[in-house]
Amino acid sequence: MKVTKAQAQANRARIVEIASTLFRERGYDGVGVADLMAAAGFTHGGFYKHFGSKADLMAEAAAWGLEGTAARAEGADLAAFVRQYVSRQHRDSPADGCTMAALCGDAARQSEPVRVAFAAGLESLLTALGRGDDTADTHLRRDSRAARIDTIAHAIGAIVLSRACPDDSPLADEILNVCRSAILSGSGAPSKR
Amino acid sequence: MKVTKAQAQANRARIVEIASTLFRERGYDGVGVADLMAAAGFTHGGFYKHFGSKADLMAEAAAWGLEGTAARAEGADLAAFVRQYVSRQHRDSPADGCTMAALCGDAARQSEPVRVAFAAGLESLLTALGRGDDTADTHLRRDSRAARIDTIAHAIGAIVLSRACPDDSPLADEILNVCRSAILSGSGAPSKR
DNA sequence: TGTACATCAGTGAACGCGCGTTCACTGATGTAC
DNA sequence: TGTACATCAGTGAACGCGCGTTCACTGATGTAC
Repeated sequence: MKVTKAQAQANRARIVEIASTLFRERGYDGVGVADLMAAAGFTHGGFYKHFGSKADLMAEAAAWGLEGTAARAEGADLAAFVRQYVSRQHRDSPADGCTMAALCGDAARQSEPVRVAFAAGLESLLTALGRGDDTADTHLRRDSRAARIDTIAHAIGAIVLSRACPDDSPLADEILNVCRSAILSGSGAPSKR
Repeated sequence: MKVTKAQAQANRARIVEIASTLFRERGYDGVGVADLMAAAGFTHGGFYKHFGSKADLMAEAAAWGLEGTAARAEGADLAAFVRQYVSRQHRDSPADGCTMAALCGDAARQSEPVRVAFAAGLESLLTALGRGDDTADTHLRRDSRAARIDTIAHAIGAIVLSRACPDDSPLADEILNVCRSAILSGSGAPSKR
């Protein structure tokens, strides 16, 4: 039928956004091109007018999702970030949660562009979380970057491990509680601000 | 052709072992029944003489792999465990590494039996690592369990996040180094022994 | 111990199905005059 | 501003392919006599 240039651009953005959500929920292999396009309200054939391949979209959707996490963390307090990240709510709704937590494991087996997007996304998150850190002391700042990396990895480990347990498993909640306490009382938070 | 009962049993065990390795390397969706059987030296048809479905094998292979990790950690010092776990060597060879680190993300989207196997495997690992803890004080022991859970989640987070980065990315190594130091100097290790 | 028969691990062709991708087509949009 | 034509986002049938699973078959093993 064709459609306004602006409409086509909006449709493309919509596909990336929905892909990002569905991938987080079901994994890269759990979402087909046809599924995806249907969820966006289109038929599958038009997909290749926007993207070269499913793999291309995967990289783009990862970048988009990770930017979102970084944007939401912009200038946030590291402790506040951890409290909402290492929570039952986040664990139980991967579809609107962190792309890293949901797709790290999948990403490890994907093509270079996807992994590049993950590394870039992590850097963005580190920068966003560091924006609250206004000390001018270079040495302290470098320590702070390490603390942020450590905290993010720790928080991701908690979510990923908790999600691997059966639904309503006491162990799943125990992991979350133990890790949240440990991160908040540990070396990660105090070294900031 | 038929084969000795003992031989059939050995063949079955071989399939589980190879499945565990291949799944860790390529993920559950990355390994087909035919791939698997060929790697074990059989044709695909015989698969269903041993297992009800691919999903059944997935659960069994997960249990087998996780038992292996627990067995290797039996009575080990938590710090020693962390040093070999949060290493480039472990990160770069998922096929013979920890099943949890390799398949946590996949497990979250699999059937209940797989997730039950993961939870049971984590409990085994906690017990195995706790065997070195010979204090009789219940309160300290409970803290110790929490410390072990926290350390495992932290270590898994480090590996999983590092694996999501491009090969030879400085960030991938930075994650490993930062997390290893943090875990070894943090609250996890000292609270033990 | 020797013979006859049932068992069943392993074979390989075949199944239905869903996947990613291609393609001829449609028709509103955008452009040239 | 109005007309003629090119463009191209979106459609839906079709493609080859690999997947998990089934099935009739084979023949050595295990068992009953």
